[in-house]
Amino acid sequence: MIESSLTDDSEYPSLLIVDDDLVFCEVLSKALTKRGFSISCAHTIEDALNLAEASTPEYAIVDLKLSSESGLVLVEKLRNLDPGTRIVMLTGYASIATAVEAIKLGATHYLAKPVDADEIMAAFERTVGEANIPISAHPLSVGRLEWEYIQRILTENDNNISVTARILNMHRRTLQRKLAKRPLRE
Amino acid sequence: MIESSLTDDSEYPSLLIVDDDLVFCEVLSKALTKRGFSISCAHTIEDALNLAEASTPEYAIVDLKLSSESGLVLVEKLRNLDPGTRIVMLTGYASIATAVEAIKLGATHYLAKPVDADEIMAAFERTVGEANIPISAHPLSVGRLEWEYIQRILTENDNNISVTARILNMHRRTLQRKLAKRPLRE
DNA sequence: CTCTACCTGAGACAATTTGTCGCATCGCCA
DNA sequence: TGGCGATGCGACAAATTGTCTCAGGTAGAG
Repeated sequence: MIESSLTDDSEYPSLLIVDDDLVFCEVLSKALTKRGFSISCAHTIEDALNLAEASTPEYAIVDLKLSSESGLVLVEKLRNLDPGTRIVMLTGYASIATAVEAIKLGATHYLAKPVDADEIMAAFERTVGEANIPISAHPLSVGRLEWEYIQRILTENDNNISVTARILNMHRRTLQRKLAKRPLRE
Repeated sequence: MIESSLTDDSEYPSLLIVDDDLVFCEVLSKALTKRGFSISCAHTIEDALNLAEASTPEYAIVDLKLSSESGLVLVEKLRNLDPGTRIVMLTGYASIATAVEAIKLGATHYLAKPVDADEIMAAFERTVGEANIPISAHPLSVGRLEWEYIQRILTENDNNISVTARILNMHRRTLQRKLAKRPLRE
């Protein structure tokens, strides 16, 4: 689908990333550019809407938690602009309730961070029912996923091990031990 | 086929409960009868379909885990019989991945057991948009994150446990055991 | 029909990893 | 200086995994 067709203005499918985490946008942007998308980024709902109104993107990646407002309203608006837009909702604070809402509002899929670009790709392809294209890549191993997640919560909490352990509902001693090990590669 | 129960002697809205837990069916049945529904129960997908084909219910409560098959296929079929049916999916093994799938297949809502009759009622009424969903304050626990991740990979792979275990680089036996446990609450 | 190749649920037992406690240090701060 | 919370680490029991092994079940090939 990389070169699905000779579309109107661009040879690459347009993809809008909306997330208030600048670093995350940056990284994702690079990874997806490499995969053949024409990327644009926005960090607020307003910016996102302006961009979308100027030219509606074919794909969109929206973070659930955008400053004050919820990314859910953006999903709805993008959908109204163009029902054909494929939207993946992304969030670091996943919950079933918001997932249900997101899908009802028209999101194509809903993923919890951390995710990698391949998983997002897979989410776009995904259709209801079954039959997915060969899920090519190697998703992160559970160990790796855990590591990344812990690191995120840890930095969000000023590297306070005790607090992080409480939030993650795990014992401080255990967290210590996990941190002592090096991040498994793969 | 849009409407039913024209000549049916029942003046109450019909509601089909599908769950392989007999006790659960019994309890729920009583509670909902008291609330003014005309209840029928099924414990397998086949029974459920037979009942639904005989007279399509206006409401349905479907358990995700029905013996071997997934309740998801039933949701789809009920939907095909009558797109107006309001379906609530219920499960003791809730995950974002299955919630997403259920909603895409046309479920009205998705709830995690344990639930009480009032919650189910509310779920039937519910429409998109208005819900005041608190964007969860706290991140998932590592255990929960792992559960969600496993569920996701699992549904992406057609619920094939062996394949999922290989992809996740974990032993099949271990995956079996993890799946046997309920997702941790919180 | 039989054989093959997988997938699945489960029991058993050892190898590891966690859960818990306890204790000694430190940095902060009133 | 005492109270409070964070941190590193030893030790031992409790719980979880890694492995192996069986015994079905199913779908396709020959």
